[in-house]
Amino acid sequence: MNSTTPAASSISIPPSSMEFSPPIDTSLGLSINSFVGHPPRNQNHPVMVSAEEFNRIRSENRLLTELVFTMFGDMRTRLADMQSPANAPADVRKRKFEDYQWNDAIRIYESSSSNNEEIHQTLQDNSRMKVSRVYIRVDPSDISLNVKDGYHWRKYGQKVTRDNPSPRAYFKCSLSPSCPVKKKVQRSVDDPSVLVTTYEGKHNHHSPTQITKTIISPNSSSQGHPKLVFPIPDSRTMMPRSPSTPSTVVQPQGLPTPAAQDSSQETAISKASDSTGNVGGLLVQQMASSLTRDPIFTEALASAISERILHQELPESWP
DNA sequence: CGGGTTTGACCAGCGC
DNA sequence: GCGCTGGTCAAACCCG
Repeated sequence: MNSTTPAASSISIPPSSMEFSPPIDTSLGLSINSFVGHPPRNQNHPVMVSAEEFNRIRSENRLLTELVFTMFGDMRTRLADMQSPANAPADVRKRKFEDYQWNDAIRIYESSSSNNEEIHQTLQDNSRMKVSRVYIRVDPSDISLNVKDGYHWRKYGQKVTRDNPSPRAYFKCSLSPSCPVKKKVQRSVDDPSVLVTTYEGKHNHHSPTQITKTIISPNSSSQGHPKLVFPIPDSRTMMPRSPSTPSTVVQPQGLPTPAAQDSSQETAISKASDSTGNVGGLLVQQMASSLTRDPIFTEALASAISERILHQELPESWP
């Protein structure tokens, strides 16, 4: 954001609106780091921005709003589950235990074919993890279950599962005969345009591409800001339903990232999900408390809501 | 011909 | 024990 750049057609917006103008690195993805870190700013003077910049900000606000709404809905659902586990069906209770072992972060990437490298790199960054999940938005007309992540896979099975009409494909890494890594690919039951890929195990060989590009790095974006890293117990329901949503959500497990290490909020919340697996309510409380204590976040949320109200696109889940 | 895919069969775990 | 489900195997098949 360059507020000093003269523009032929400029729009004057108050500083409060600028709260929701996080730096964007379109090559790397959506950034919401303005939630956790802001430079000092002048509260008393409006900032001049170009119409193009204003539209960009507004577009980003929509994305952020989708994310916030979806996160809120997910947290509320899970909180309700944890408060009344007896009401949950048996399969849900079983699944919840598995899900709450996900002590990790969510990363959101921009939609582009080039993000295959990002998926690959992120998986490499988190090579010590046992399981990671990757959500990839694909062309809905593409019926294949191929996920290009830099490795070579041999399909060894396909199964239709009970809770999803889409078949689940099973793959083994074929780059090395002894490589134990497997992956499962299945379309999301909520959004068939999203492929849910689950990786299990660790490659015992080098990757075929050896991509050196650092994706999750405080200095990796063009404007020197880290990517969003949000700790949540489970992101399966985190996919916003809007077509404008980012296409890929990588959900690695366990290993802290440089961006995460830079975030005091990330650290604080991560402590809520310790190795004992006592994640549930404490994590939700800490997340909610951490967010609501942050005036930047609340102001940004208010801005996003007002933006949404202006467009009368409140999601159904909004209370 | 070699490697990958398809698909029905088989197995193990789990709940009733 | 039985049925259901997810995961894996392996023979048949396909393709470059």
